[in-house]
Amino acid sequence: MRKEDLRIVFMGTPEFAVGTLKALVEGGYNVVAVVTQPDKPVGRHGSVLRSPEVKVYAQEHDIPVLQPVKMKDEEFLAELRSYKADLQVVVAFRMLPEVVWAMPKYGTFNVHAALLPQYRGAAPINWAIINGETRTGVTTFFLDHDIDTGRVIMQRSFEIPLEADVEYVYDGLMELGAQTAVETIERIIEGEGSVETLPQEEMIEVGTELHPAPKIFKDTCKIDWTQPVKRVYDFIRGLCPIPGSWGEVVLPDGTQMELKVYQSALTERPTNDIVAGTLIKEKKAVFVACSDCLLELKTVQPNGKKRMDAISFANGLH
RNA sequence: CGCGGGAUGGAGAAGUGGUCAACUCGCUCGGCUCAUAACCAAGAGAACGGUGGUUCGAGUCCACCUCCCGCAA
Repeated sequence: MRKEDLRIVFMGTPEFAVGTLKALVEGGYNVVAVVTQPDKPVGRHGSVLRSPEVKVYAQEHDIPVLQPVKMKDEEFLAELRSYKADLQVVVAFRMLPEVVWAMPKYGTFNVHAALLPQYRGAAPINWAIINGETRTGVTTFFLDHDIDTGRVIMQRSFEIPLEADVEYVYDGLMELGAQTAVETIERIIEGEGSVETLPQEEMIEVGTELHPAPKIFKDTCKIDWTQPVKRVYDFIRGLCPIPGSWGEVVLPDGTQMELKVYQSALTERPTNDIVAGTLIKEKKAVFVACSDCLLELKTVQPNGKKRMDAISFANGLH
């Protein structure tokens, strides 16, 4: 089989998915249609619609775009069938009903930004960093009934440096995910539709804990200063820059305020009984006490203000 | 009409009707010092987002506008 003969339908929404879609298009694969989320209202007054990044890219390359509201909608399913896909590739999309993933003869595989079975769920990159992992990766697997549980085709690992935030890992995994997706398709083509897979149950080492990666909400992003400084640090970078973490800090004058924290730095300076969450201002640095050591703040954002460096923020305290 | 918060010297930020503007940082100049991102001294720099209104008088009250930020999506 030649790759031109393999009809692919791509499914995905955000920029992360564009990485793979782009690799397929530029790699000469036959992407016959793209499925993405409907346009969503954006902006502060609710009238402007924004197209998903995947849609924008697809339109620029004259690929038909489908934006179903309901994946089980008959009209949508009929249209999807009309593209006669041999294979569906899913990246950062949503849960699919069996009627969709079972449609192509070679099946549907997903590119997930973690080393499954670890970090199953919507926010694998964030959670891996929050938990202080030094390694994560991407996995391609065939979809089945549950979220991120299918048989694994390929896996590639990726280092997470100590200072890395979500942006860094996101970019790295987008690239790695794209390569892995292409290689996965290569294998499927070489095998004329059949590839070797490994069930995830066989990949779970006895005694290891499985970390989930559920969707993140505002409440999830609240900083707990009573944790050790390393955990707070990982938490902050695991949510930076999107969606951003926030915490309540106690200012030198005793008042309390909410503060978003984007970048911080570890220190080994002991807290010395200062109450966790207390902000400490020095000439050239700002710290917040955690349970064991001080965390240095680098980039913060007070309510209603723009993001600023911590020194500037401290200059305004009086 | 989705909800809410803002707009003051280069940066942060006080100040809610009557010394046209505090403070922190930065900047310039001088000093101290082997030296310094440290310290001391002096100085420059703001008609307070825009327009109109209320008032004897507005950064400070009202209206509209512009822009920014958070939530929600």
